[in-house]
Amino acid sequence: MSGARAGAKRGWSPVYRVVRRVPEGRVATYGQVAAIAGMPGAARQVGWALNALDEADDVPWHRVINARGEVSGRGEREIEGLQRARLEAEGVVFDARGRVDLGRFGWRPRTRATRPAMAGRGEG
DNA sequence: GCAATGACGCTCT
DNA sequence: CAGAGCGCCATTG
Repeated sequence: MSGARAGAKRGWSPVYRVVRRVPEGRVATYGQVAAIAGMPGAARQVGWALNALDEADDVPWHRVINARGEVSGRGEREIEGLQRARLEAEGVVFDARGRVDLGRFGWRPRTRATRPAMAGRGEG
């Protein structure tokens, strides 16, 4: 890896830029990031881009989940646990099924003042 | 260039 | 919302 992957990341900079736009305590979906990044329909590639990421990268990839509000983590428990742990640390609440309510924590671009805690106090 | 793969999304049931 | 099927675009062999 090393150089080859690094080159790919360069082409996906718009994707990383969008992910960085995701505020704390909020989560965005792959399709959303893809669309905003200028590649509507390339949701899969967003995951591919995040896959090429590293801990050294300044990209909150953990804030990117699928449209179900479920973390994917490539099937690796470490990734899933890390992603969930990081989100919970930011205030994101997970469902008993390990899912996030996109209606509450879903990223709302173009809209502000949307306070997750205010959108509907978690009853859990 | 073709075939296979993938951290997904949408539609129908 | 959940399950199954098809489509999506880019990377890799």
